Amino acid sequence: MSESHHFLPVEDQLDLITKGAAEIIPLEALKERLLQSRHTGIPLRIKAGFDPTAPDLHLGHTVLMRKLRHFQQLGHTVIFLIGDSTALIGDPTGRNVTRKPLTPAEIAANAETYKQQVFRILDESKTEVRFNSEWLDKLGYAGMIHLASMVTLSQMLDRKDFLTRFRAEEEISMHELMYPLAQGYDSVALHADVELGGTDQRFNLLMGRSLQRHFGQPQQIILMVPILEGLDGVQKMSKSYGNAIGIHEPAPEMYGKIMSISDDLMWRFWTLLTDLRQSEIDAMKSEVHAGHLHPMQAKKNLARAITADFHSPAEAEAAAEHWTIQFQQRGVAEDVPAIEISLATEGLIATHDPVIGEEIRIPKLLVLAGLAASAGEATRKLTENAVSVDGEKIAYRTATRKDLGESPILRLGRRQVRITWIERLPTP
RNA sequence: GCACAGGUGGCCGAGCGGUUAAUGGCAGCAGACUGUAAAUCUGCCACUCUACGAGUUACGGAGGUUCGAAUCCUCCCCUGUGCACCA
Repeated sequence: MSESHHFLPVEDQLDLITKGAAEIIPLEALKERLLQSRHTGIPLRIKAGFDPTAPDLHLGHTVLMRKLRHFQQLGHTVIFLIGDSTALIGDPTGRNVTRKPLTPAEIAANAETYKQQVFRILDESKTEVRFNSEWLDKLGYAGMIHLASMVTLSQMLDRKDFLTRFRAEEEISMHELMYPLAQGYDSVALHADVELGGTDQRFNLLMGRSLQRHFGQPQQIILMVPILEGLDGVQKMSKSYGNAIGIHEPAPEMYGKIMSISDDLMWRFWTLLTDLRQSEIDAMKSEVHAGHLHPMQAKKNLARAITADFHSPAEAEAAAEHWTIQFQQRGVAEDVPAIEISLATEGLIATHDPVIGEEIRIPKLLVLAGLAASAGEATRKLTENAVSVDGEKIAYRTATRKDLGESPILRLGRRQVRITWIERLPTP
């Protein structure tokens, strides 16, 4: 194999690279650099940085990972940069005004977890893992000042987040302004050809280009991937918004969450979370529009595909069946989560009638089962006709143990649990 | 440091001495409807209890005035702006 055929033709590479990409700046430069690397046989250096602050990856993160994998598949070098030093700042998001710094021990632990999760998607042997403390720590005071001299305050205020907070008269700490600089300097230190990031990273990514120019380097190309919306379809997927699907979630849960997204969002998921070609997705979409394919079926296929990706086809299949029974047919699923409830729990038993036995307080039981946050809420749900035992709606507040049975299935809304009674602990 | 404007339930935001856990919006939960959803409509949305009733906490923190305060006063903490400081 000759060197010039080491890489696919540029157009072929672009086909994969641009799929699902929100924006590439500048696209022409990318073409040129791909061409150049094909001639020289030297792979491009693809950089992506990560804060070791969120060790629990969700599907939103995997959009970027997937794109990195595409570059790997094309033979380029992916640099997985762990921002252990920038984590001391925490990228200012505006939502969290300032993040509290993590301890070095926490950062190290998070970074390790991060690596383990990431290599479910990326090819470890083709990935260069780096930490930015490697060069940021060496920068020193003089280095920081030198860096800071390259950017003006009004340039910083070009960043929408800073400007918004500035105008809204919210606080902006000095150290937050250092974050874009540090991230940009990472690109200098790594001689990055391409940097990947979410569209929310635009400013920081551009900073890399700007600083590289100051340092006399070729400017990196920026590839931005869209920010994936969460389950609500509006806000970005984020653990702190509670609208995320974690890659470690059990198959049934992952499947169910995907089924709960809106039809519109489904198409974005298809594009960003599967390896199907865009042309195939478009074809499927027109089939749905034409009425040949039921949207729910399309969504089931999606849920199964993604679930299989992070678990196994068999587990995805089981999750699909489970979902159909539980939600579509409102039935009792096979593997309802079970919970043990001790009859000795304070306040659970209302009365002890010698004839009918223990009378159990339902609101208390719902709280213990994790279906309600408080007894007050549970009581309200009872009056809302939202509670059922073994498929029968109930509205009364107490029930005898005999009425409930040995292992009743308690349901509030879409969630259900199986109760197993535990006798009171033997009294000493 | 000084002055001014602010700190209200998960978030935003009314209320500025007197029914009422506190208008409204968003988010959330449940019911109906559906194709699981989404959209729409309806209800709920501080906690506890021996529940169509009772009690306990709540409006940055601590005191105070008052029959009665989220609403008035004092001190403290926090945020923003201006001035000053520093250049």
